[in-house]
Amino acid sequence: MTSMLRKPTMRDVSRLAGVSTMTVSRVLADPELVSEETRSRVLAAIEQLGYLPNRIAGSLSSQRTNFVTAILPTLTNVNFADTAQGLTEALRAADYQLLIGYTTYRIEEEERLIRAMLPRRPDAIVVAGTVHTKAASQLLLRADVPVVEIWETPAHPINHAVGFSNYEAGRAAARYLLSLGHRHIAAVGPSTTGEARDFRGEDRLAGFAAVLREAGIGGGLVVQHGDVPASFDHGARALGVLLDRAPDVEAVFAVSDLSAVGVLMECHRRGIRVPQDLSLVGFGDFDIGRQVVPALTTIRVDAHLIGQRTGELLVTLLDEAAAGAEPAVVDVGFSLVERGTTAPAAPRRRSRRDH
Amino acid sequence: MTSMLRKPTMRDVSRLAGVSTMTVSRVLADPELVSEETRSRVLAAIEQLGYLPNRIAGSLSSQRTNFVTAILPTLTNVNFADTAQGLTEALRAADYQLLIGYTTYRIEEEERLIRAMLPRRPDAIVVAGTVHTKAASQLLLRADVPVVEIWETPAHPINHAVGFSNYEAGRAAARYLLSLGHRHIAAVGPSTTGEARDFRGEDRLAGFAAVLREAGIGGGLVVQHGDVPASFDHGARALGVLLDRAPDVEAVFAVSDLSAVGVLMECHRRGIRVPQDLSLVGFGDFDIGRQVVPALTTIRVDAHLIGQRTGELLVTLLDEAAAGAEPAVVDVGFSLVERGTTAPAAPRRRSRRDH
DNA sequence: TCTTGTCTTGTTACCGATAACATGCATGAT
DNA sequence: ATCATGCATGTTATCGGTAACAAGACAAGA
Repeated sequence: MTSMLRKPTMRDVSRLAGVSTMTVSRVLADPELVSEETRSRVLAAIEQLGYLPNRIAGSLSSQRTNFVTAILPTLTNVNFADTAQGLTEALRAADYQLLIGYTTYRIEEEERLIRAMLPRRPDAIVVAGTVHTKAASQLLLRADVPVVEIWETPAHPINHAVGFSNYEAGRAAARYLLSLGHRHIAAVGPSTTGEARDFRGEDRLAGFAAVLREAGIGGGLVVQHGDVPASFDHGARALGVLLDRAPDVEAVFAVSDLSAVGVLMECHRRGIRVPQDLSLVGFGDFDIGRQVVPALTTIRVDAHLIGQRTGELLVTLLDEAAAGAEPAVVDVGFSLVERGTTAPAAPRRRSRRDH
Repeated sequence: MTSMLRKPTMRDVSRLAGVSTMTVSRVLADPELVSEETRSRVLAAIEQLGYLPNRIAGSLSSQRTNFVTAILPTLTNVNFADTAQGLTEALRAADYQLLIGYTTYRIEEEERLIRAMLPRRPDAIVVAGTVHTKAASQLLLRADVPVVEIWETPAHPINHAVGFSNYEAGRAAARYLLSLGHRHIAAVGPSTTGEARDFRGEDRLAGFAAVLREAGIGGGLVVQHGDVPASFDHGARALGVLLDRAPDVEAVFAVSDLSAVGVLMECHRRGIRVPQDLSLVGFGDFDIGRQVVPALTTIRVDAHLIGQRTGELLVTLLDEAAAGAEPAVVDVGFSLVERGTTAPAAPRRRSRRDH
């Protein structure tokens, strides 16, 4: 808070060093363009004055802010926090600063954020998801900067995309549970009627249900209940609802590891043995899933990698050379990690129903 | 990516509406200064052109960016994510945008971040913690904008502060375990020798140890092991180390709920009953602590509130009126939440040692 | 010697807004 | 009718850099 009369400007540095401001600018942006001797004189002046460049002015002049806007559903979900972290790391090297906004899973809020961010003139925009309001899509299309949709691999991206197929992830979960011999299979996820929506989660459940239908055992046993985002609590309560509706359920896919852990803890409380009485698959491979007992079988997605790849893509794209680059869609994939909460259907399991 | 010839500027809007740019500027910044009729003409022109103001130019001219820099240890810790979210919410109303950086618990990285952020000319700076490199402290002092240190209540803040006393939180944990009748009491936290340091956690452990020493039972049984930040894994491994050194331990305080849950899960795996064989207290009141069985006794801190209060403080401070405001230190406090992982010391416990 | 190219530095003209001050006009009090 | 007052709008001068082009000095090649 120590107040000088005025912050030193490049002008002040240039006078002290006896050069033009352009030379000072070069020392900071492209040191090798300036002779050894001049450079050290300028650096000494910078040091002496405690000069800090003003990047606002620089951005206005150069028409480049080195800002990248990232719009995510929330920060309080490790997956998205990981993505943000990966993105930051990849961009940091190229001196980009992230402008993070979060929507709490509302596309109206996403639109509001885009409107608020565009006047800051970001050099690129990253948004989670492919479902946007009409106005938001228009804004993104006309923004005249690269746009990357992440956490999905859309058939028709606005521009670029980095993610994986949530639908296929859901299908993989269903196929796996079928392969274990289960037939009474259910899924739990949050409600799809509120203002907040987890479209990626809905996609996973859709893929899951599709496989069950294809297997001829009906895909209808999907409990959608409680607010987005799914939480530990959500899982715990969803299990209650599920057991009311289908006491003989043998296997459950939860839309998120958080829900899954909630389900697991509720099973502990109710004396339902996992995996003997119930097989359980989560999604996301959260840390906690590895620590619970038994450890959670889940679908692993490398959230950090999504951020990192996105950052790398942008660094390439924003490098002047790559002016007319083709839209890219990067699929980082997913994998099913078998751990302790799933087991083959066993005849003895029937005893619970016969009881 | 649709490229117009050139983005419309305020100049274009003013021409179309037949007014000066100043009038357009007023319509956007202070609508009531402009007559009803002119205003609607200007708004129509803005609409027609799809004009988006350029805040870079605006910032340069007004010498106000409406950026607030927030430097946190990490985003992948729910507590700090909550703080960031609270901060964002409180600032959003006043149209501030957060520039988030994270240090991975390294003060050298903090210094680097401060250097990188200052040229963006934030209107205020928020940093987690009170331990900074000497250069970083200098930079903050001379930044000529409000600085808020959060997550602690320092005796000598650089400027403002919003947080609580970690030392007292540690003392509270120790007093509580003593009050239950425990005497073989230990604490676990991450190492203090690496480059990454959790100074707030260290403070808590210091307070904890101090109480034990005052009670005459030695404060030395503090296991500091593993990298910062403490994780589930950390807790699991720390318990192993602890049991090697003190098989008769009755009660454990973990610097973080993440460690605590790790300890708890490791107890499950080893067949140690909690709370019958071991009382366990965590810190942070993470969601997961409420879901594990038994639910975790912990010290609750309202991380979201820290962010919110910080945001509110800044909005007040940055409101021109409050030019020469006094440095403020806001203590949001903490509270001990008794749940299932703690129980009074019972004579039968001794059997484990006698065995 | 003249040409050409490289290296280094400077000059000029913005980038797109806003602060501060100025102006013109209608209103109502005197 | 006169003038202070307030409202609506315009004018001028930056804010602090950088792009693009220009120019001078010197070395190497013809």
